[in-house]
Amino acid sequence: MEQHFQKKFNHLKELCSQKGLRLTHQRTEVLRELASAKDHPSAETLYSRVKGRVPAISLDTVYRTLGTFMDLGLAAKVPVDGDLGRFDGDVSPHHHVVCVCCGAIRDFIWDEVSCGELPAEVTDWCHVTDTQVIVRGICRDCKGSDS
Amino acid sequence: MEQHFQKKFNHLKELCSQKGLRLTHQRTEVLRELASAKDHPSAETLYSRVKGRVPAISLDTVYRTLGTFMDLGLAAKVPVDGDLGRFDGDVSPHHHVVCVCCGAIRDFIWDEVSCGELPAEVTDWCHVTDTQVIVRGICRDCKGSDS
DNA sequence: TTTGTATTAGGAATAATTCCTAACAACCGA
DNA sequence: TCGGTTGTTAGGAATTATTCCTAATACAAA
Repeated sequence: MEQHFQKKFNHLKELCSQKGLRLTHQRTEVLRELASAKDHPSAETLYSRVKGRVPAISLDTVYRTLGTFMDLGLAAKVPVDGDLGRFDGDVSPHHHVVCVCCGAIRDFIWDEVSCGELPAEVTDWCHVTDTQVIVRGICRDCKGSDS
Repeated sequence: MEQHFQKKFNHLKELCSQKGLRLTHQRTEVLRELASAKDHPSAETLYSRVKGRVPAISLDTVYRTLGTFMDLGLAAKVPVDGDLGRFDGDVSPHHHVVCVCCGAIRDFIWDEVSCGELPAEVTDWCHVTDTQVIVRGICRDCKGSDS
């Protein structure tokens, strides 16, 4: 996963020089945390993690950086509702399952969907940029400890 | 669509008496507006529409009522991000396309997905309650008037 | 280095949603 | 029909995720 970061870092470096953006310490460290995270962290969660490496970083910077990454195509927001937005450093096509009880999010692949063709009524109406399945349910951990 | 409301109204009536909830004017009118809406309105939008019939209704009541409807299975929140939550009075299985530019949302059916089986890694991890596809893109109207 | 300018920290501002409480109105039974 | 009980509402205050503002900072090109 370190090499995973390296790849993303090189991508960020390239995009920054292309777009006249600066490769700051904050951007690098937010990218590092996001690339190694497997739990689709919120901005707040990412903030507390990055603080370990960049103690003076502000929450606003984390939000701003995530926004920049989304513009650059390096990150995505997971379309689940909840108080906090959840972010994903993996922008390759995949789907999400979310536990409506604890908020845990897991990735999954579903080839039949990914490779299937959208109905014409969709592609007629708009130029599609992203297609994903959202599954909601109650995970095993929450199922056991029902309140 | 009036008969559509009638069906939902009867359902609401039944659920209310089952759960000891009261069939208030506000609940009835919010349901009527939601049942006839085809644009997946926000709470704010619904509020201004219902005001035509119930001038004194408060925004809080609309939010509270939508929450109640979701608990009762009469409404659902569309999992798209944006400043305002978007609500759907149609709880039958279907998918959504959203224009990331203007926020328009359209329903669609995709039988291959609806009838397909989720990968085991998903059903092993949680008890699934809802599966839907979210398509994001730019609609024709926005494509034309690009800024 | 030096300099120009994008970026940041930190706190203030914004805004969607929820909370609080007194007044209200369904619904039950008489 | 008429009260009484109690769930519900209106309205404004409170909460909180996210964004805005501005002086200070630090990339990166020369």
